[in-house]
Amino acid sequence: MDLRKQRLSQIEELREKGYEPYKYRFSKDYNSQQIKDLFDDRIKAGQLLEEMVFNYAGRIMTIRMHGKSAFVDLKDDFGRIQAYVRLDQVGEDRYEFFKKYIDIGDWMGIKGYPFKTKTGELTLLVQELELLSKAIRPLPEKWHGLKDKEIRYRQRYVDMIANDNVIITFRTRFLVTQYIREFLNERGFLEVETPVLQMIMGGANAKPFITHLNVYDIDMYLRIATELHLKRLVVGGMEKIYEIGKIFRNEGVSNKHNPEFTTLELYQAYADYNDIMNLTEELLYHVTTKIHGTSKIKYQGQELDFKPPFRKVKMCEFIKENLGIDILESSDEELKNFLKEQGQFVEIEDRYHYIDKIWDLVEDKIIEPTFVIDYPTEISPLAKRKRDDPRLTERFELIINGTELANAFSELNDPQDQFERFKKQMQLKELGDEEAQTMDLDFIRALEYGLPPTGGLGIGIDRLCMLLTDTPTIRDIIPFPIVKPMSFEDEEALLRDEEG
RNA sequence: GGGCCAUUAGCUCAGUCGGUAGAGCGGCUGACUCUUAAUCAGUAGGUCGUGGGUUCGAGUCCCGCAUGGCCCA
Repeated sequence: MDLRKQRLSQIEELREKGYEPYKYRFSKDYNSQQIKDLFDDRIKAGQLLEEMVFNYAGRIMTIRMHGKSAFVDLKDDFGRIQAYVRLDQVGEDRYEFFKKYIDIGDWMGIKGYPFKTKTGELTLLVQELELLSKAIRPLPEKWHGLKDKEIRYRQRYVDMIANDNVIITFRTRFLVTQYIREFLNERGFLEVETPVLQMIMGGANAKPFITHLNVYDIDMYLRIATELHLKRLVVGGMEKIYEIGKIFRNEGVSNKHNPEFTTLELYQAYADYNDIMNLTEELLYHVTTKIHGTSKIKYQGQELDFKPPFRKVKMCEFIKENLGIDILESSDEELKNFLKEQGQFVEIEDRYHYIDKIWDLVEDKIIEPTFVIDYPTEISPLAKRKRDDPRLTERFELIINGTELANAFSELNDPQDQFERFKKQMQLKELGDEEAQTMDLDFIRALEYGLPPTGGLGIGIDRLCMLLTDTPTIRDIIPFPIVKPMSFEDEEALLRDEEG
């Protein structure tokens, strides 16, 4: 790694001359987007705006040397701005300093006038320049960027530097949660936090991560959902609440799954699932139009429209139409035989898994945003029974592009019914279902104090962001996705590298 | 878990029939005051992922392992 040694000796030289290559601060006046917004329309090609001088800073992406002048592209989190460094503008000493000690990858701060080149590109004519931070590792190739997916995920910071779209995608991702908060706060919801470390895992059917609490010498779980604690807060009297946070499921890694991911869960007292459907439509419409300026988006070539109202289909009817089987009227035996005919098998022999598997066969037929409503009670252990049919629950999932984006129900607030549902889940656990829910007696006790009629909603934030940024894999929307650890030998090789 | 593919310079990639390694970018030296994949001249840079095997000889063929990707369950 020659380049690293060269840069290290540059740092040494600079310090000998009394110049600190890692600065403490810089007063940046505008970001690259603001500069474009301010001046793009005001300046003509070849024109200089002498009454304006201001500070800008960013990372040097390219340097085009022309002897006594140079063009430099400075990248910040909104884009790139070109700067023009000229000997006759910065003086001989500074120009020599620039040539000798400033390289691609470094952070540089400048003071300059906005102008437009002959070719019409908005540029800053540099008057003063400072090296803000020295980079001592080489950047990936400027034209092709960084393609190696292993490096892209393991060293995301390099990916972000090399591929301009990455930072844009992450900006959008974090804007999505900002707009969700904006929308909910405006409607009187309060953002709350519930424990990540839990004694009893609940609120979903999933395998947990287990950790250990030394002080009580007990195992604890990382939460697989925020549901049961949020409902306890509603029991306690908080009527409109939400939580945006990480949950953890010890399951596979795929294009749609990362072991830790982000969800929004919200609860609204006195609401039923119809109210929550309306809220969901409005929320998604709000976020989509905020991000894209329109409710219509394109995802992997597929046109999707988030304009309410979304299509509604009844879960059992949809299955009947597509597969010809009435899951409500079929016995366990008939469901099992049907799956067998389809070439499908389930590990756990139970109605819950039969229905779950049958639903899997048709889920990907739904493309445009669609509320699938009224799920069977067996597969909805936390949802309230439908008011005119106890075999069903008042539950919906929002399916988009064949994938579950949201899950919601009129919350089950009858403690006796909830107790029976938990008992059924415990039976599944005894059959070997590791993902079955656990009896949570404290939650039952909470319900016995009275949960008001309540509507609840959960949204997978990562999947929503995938849709809104046209990203095909979840790893590209999570800044630091799970990767396998490096081998001891590889780590060692890297360490030797550091010493060189 | 199964199948297929990939791993060569810091990065993006070539490498023919098995005969001791190539380009572009980046780096370094030099020229150049409106370029934008700047241009021009020169130059340095490699344990070919890893461990075995076949062979007189392996980046290339065979087997194992690691990591990644794609598809399937």
